[in-house]
Amino acid sequence: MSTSTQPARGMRDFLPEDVRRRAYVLDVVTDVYERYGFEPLETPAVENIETLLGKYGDEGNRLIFKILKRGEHEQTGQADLALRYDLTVPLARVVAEYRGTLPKFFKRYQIQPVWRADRPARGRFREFYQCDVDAIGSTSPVVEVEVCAAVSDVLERLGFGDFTIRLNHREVLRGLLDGAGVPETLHDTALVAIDKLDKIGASGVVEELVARGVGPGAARQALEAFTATGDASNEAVLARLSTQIGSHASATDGLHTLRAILQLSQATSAGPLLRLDPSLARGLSYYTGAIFEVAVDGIGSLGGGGRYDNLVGMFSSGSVPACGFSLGLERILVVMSERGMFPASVTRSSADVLATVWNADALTDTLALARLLRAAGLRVEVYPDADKIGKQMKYASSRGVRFATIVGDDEQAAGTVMVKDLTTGGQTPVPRGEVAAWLSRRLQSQSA
RNA sequence: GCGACUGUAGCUCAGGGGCAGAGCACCUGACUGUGGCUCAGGGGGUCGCGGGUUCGAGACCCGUCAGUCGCCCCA
Repeated sequence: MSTSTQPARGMRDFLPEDVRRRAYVLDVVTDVYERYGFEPLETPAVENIETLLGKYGDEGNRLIFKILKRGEHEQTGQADLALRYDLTVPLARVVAEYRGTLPKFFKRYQIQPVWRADRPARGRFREFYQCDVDAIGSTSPVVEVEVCAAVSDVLERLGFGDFTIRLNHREVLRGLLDGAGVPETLHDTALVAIDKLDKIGASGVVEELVARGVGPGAARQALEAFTATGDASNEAVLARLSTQIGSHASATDGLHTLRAILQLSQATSAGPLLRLDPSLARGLSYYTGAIFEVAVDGIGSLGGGGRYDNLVGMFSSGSVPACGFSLGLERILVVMSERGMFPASVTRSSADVLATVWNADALTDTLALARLLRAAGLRVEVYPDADKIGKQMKYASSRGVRFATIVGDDEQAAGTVMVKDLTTGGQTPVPRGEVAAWLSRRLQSQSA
């Protein structure tokens, strides 16, 4: 079997039903984001490669889709452009470029595809959409809270009832690692191991830490600092972290921030959903403060985010505070499909009515009838050939269209349209002037 | 990037050296003004690709590409 018609590896075609599902979710996402005062932004699919390199850590550099130099440089294998890897770095570039003209607090949402040269897996692709919200220009924990609240609203509107937002802070993590005696050069690699706690267990994390160069004693101590024992309430975790951190200055600041976020969030939809989780690390290296990840029970991450106060500064002088959240559209769609969470209106058929064509001479009349119905807001598909009526009915049935119109010799003479309801099999002659209203009424009563 | 498994009709898969198959889907008819159900018939294949072994390869061997699942990493 030829494989040449398959899309490129990790890429997907979206057939009509797929597009409807995606559009439904994106409608909800944009509506919620707009309500929080975020404005839309779009950036190019392609960035200069220097814009992206060094922003995502070593693993990130490897996964960037690079575009080779064109023309005479083609043979060198050198890349000067790359496909967008996420939406956060392009945002930082935009902020640096248009700093003078953007509002003091620039709140933007961005829903576009990103590309990663990763190995495709279930719910994971090389081209996928992210739905980002970010707020630039404020260090206030209000930003963290609003961003989490927006994400909570989105998931609730989509019908998710069993998700939590895990919350942690990069400086608290560093403080805990310092306290355990893990050298600073090993912090990043240690966090990757600790992030796997719920996957490989406590002993697995210790093994992994040692494998990554952390001394056995420090590894054990670090694990102890991160492992939640006993009371897992936010209050209890805060208290425990406070004693573990002691007088560590930056970690104490981080803890204050976490406390503020938890307190402020009580006034928002995110309040009951935030769970302080010391083992949350997150991969991207540009986070500097609070970090969060939204997870559905038994499924895993639907998205994440955090504060990155130094990223914009990598494109211009001076630091510009920033914080945001990114929802993974594909993960959301996978879970919603598995759970049958789409409303019937999303999976409905392409048309309300199929206008059958009696014979070649009736084509004009069929088109005129379709126009009449469309003007009334109905979705009408015209059968293009004068096939046998049975064949046209079969087509209507296979397309899931509810009504079919037939204008044969008898109807033509009587000035009526025969309307067949495919769901019941019954049919009714309706005066031509009343067909549109008649059909609209039936369709409305059904969908209501 | 590393390891394991799988590539045969549009889809799901059987066949493991001797004529290329089944179910579903599709098309035609039974049904000259009507879909679903039933019955009868029909079309459809570079057996992923390249090489090798053999009188003979879909099957065995080597390579390659693609897919799936772990590892790694991530949304």
